[in-house]
Amino acid sequence: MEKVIALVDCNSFYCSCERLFRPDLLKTPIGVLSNNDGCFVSRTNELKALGVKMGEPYFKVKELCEKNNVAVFSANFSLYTNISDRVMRTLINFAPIVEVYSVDEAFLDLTGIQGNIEEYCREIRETILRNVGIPVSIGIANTKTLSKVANKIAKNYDKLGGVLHLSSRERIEWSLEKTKVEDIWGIGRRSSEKLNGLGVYNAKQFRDYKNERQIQKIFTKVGRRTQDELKGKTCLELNTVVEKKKEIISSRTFGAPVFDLKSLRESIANYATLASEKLRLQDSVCASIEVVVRTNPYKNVSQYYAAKGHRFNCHTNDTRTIIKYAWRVLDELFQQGFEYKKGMVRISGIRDGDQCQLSLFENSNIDKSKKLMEVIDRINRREGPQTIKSMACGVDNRAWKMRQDMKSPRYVTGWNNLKKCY
DNA sequence: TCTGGGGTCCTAGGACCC
DNA sequence: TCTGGGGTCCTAGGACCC
Repeated sequence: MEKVIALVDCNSFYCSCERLFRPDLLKTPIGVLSNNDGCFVSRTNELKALGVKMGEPYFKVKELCEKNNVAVFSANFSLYTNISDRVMRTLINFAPIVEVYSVDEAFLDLTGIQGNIEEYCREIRETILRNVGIPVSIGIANTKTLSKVANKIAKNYDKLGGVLHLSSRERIEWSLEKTKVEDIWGIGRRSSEKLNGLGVYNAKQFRDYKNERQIQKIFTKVGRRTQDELKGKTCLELNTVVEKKKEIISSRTFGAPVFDLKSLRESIANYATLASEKLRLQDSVCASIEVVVRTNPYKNVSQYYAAKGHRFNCHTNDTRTIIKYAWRVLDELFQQGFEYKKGMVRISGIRDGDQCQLSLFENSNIDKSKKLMEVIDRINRREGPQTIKSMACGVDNRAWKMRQDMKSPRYVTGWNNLKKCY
């Protein structure tokens, strides 16, 4: 039986979440900024119409935004995660197999659903809008890549009402012709430049490009796979199990430049703490860490980038151990006289906690460590993040702490911030 | 003054082994 | 002068995604 795959994608997701609690902003252009209020990561159509691009630095268009009464928000990820859960839980009622692909997207396997698929998807769309309050677009086709194509078109052509099913040869041809190569899922900037060089500009031309060996050579098997998917051949199955992370990264741009080792150490301790919490959350241990510090590449000051790793004698997920070695590495990297702007801790060599290779000399404390980490995690879950933390993380008023000047209240995750109705 | 954060997959090349 | 062949594992870097 031919597969039927639907891609449900929330429209301007972060902005739609903000709008949910601010109905007064229904017609107002809205934008949500990345951490540190750096650049735009979500825009409503009204904001796009003003010419503000994805990833555009806020400071460059601040004046334009003020002139046009744009509602600008700092990112409020706990809110978005909560709303995302509600959307995904709604979707589960409509399909036996659902792959949650990202915070705002899910693939549904609708193979075997009786009746008119497009009508069915309109019902999904209306249910999410009514029950959760988030507008979505839905693209339907027989491969994931084609459903992505359909989704994008459903989003951009108002008269489709947010749903497009590539149910006929004509619709497929028309849609592929309308899709530029850089808008194909899996074809990024580099590849689209190369394709343009071959005289290939839209998805239809790419699908029909005959020299498969050349595609393989230039774009690797990833490119071949994308091409096959556009032809309607399934290469990418729906992935419904949540895989454990193979590496965990924790990094932030600092709110203000940092010059001294003490502040850098504090920030690195915080990132190490965050990363090890995530590691324990998935019951894993790691074999190595890497620390990176760097100056601001956009600023005209003397530049410095340094990265260095450390491999543990035996696997660990103990915050204290990870901070200790992260600091040891940092001390080697640090050079006086630079204006540091970003720090990062990366954890890798991840494996399940119960497969831990014990060291001959260090295993006597392993039970103690495990118990201590469990207690700390439990308290922090119950009483709030960082209720118990290492002194290495420092206390408040840290210069490097990120800016979030325009953050909306924790409407759904903090009792004191519940939406008030008068 | 001011430019995010967190991930995955693929390939090439080196180290090492027999 | 001449210096094999095949395999595995690991890592760095590139490209891409949201």
